[in-house]
Amino acid sequence: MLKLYSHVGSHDDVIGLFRRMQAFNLRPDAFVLPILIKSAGKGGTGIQTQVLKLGFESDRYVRNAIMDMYAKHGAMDVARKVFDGIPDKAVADWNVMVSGYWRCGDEVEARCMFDSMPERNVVSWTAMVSGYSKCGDLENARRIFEEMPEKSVASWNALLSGYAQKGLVEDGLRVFEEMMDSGFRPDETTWVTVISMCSVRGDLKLAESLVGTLHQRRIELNCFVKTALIDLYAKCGSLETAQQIFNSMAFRNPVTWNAMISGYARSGNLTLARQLFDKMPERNVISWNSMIAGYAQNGHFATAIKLFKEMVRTKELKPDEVTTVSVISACGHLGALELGKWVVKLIVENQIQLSISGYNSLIFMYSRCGSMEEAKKVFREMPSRDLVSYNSLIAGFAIHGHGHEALELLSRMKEEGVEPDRITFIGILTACSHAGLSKQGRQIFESIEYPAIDHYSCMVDLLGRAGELDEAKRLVNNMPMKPHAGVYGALLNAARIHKHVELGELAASELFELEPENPGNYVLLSNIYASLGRWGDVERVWKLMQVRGVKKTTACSWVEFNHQIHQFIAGDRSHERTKEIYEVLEKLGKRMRELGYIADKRCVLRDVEEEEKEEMVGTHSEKLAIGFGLLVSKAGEVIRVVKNLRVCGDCHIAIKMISKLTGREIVVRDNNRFHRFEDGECSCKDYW
DNA sequence: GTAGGGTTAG
Repeated sequence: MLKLYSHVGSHDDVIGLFRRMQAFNLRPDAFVLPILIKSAGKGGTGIQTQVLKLGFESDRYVRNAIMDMYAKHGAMDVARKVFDGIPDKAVADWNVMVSGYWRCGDEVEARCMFDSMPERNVVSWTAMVSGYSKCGDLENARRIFEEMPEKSVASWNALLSGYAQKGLVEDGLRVFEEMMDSGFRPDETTWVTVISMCSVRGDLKLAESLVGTLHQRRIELNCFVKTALIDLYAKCGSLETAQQIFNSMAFRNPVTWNAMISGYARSGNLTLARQLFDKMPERNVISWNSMIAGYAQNGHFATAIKLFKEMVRTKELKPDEVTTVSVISACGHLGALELGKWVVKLIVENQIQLSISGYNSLIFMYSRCGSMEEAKKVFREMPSRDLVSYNSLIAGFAIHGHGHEALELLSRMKEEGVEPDRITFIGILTACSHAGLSKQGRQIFESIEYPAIDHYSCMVDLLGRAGELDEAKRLVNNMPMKPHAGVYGALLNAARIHKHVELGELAASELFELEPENPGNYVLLSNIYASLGRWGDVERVWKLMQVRGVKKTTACSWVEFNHQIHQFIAGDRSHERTKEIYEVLEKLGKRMRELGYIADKRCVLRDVEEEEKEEMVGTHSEKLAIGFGLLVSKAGEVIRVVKNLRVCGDCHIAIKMISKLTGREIVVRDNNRFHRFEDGECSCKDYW
């Protein structure tokens, strides 16, 4: 009975049954003990003393179970001691050691154990195949597999899972065919692996043919297979079918729930994902990760952080690296440096080991929060780097306008044998553009073997910013591919910077065709007209927007304070400190007027009527955010603001003035780049 | 009666 429970039930079921056994005054014997040890899990490491008390330390099955328990918890040194003390070692004892060493990633010891075995069985060989499979060494997995004197379904499955994990669908399916040709009947494990392999494709046709086969062969669908199918349908976008399978299941494990949650989260249906998350009986760390990542990937950064805070507060489960990667990235998107640092503190406190992508997320976060020194420090100190590490830091240099540093890093990565890719060059060209390094940018562009369309966008932006409008136009006309909105967008922005009406109109007319719904293009064009005082044309663009039903994107800006995001929109009065904010701004506005600053009507398509009258009061989101920043920050502290759109030209002047009048450094990150305002100057030169 | 193979998250 206990054996049966240990196979189908949970740890609690086994312990429950054992308690009843004890109630009858029945002491565990050498048959019961291994089952108990196996089921004891993490809390069971003290079990050895109990075993000694009962006098079963010399039973080979009990010993094997103890060894296995230590091995499964990574205590290979303890397992080794038990193993060395066994006088009559059985194959099973060797096998425990081999798989134990593989489990903790010790290929050398695993190999050594396997090589010194006096005899091997199919389990020993399969453990080796599985070990190589799991660490991605398919060559050796295959080699060992071929050498096996005898194979089992488990051996095939071990090999298959290697292909599945590497995403090698074609090769994997070939192995699957090979397996059936050799007369092995796929079992449920095989099907789970094959289904998961196909999930990567997201191909509904393939999914349906697979289900057809399962039906034809009258395969019993256990919980694992059904879960794999849920994931398959979810990844093909058929959430309804996935939900149907989910509903039909009498027994669901946490993975089943998670597959469903992440399916909804990926497809952007966060409400349904959250409902399942709230309803599921036993959440694990992956449930939290799926939900948090779901919010983060769909742009709900603040909600992702909020849920993470809840995870930490309730202590239901400890966050792991994956959790922190999502949250750190969300902090980066929001520019929430204090929150980001708090998460880093948690990583250190909880001793969460970071992988390369963990460190990469830190580089991203610090870069997007304006701390390039910290970003560089992470890059310097991380144990190893990949292409993404370089690209993240280069992108950081790009939004900061640190062109030379970006170029230096490009040379360095080449020296270190890391091949730059499409993304690298987007970063490099953007950095050159923002830093005004047009000569270097051109050289880089010429050096790209097959420039992608995005590289043309960057190049148009670079030439445009540098004032080479004719050349920018020529580049657009001579592109080997059809220009997309990004290319014309760069051209339009160049026209805005240099107040070039004809070019602006040309770019805008293309953009109005390509993306008539994008309000940004209308705003840019009208800004050009406004900068020249052509109010009639401004009005015309505004009417065009109205006729086409295009709504201006609501601009919002935010400041982080006390681990909270304080967000503002133009004319906002909802913030609890609204009165003080407006007072601060009004005072500054007064002094500006005294100094001869006169508001003009450059900033068009306003959200608030009031702005027409008063240049500071009731005004743009970034000014409100700065007003709040002035209130809550300490003297000498940098005021950091993030805006979801471009900083408007009117504000740009105003912020320069604010920095001069208050003697404060103000950093604004908009959707394009960082603007560092200090003593009446800004690092960004493309504003009037 | 031991030991090997499976599904979910960045």
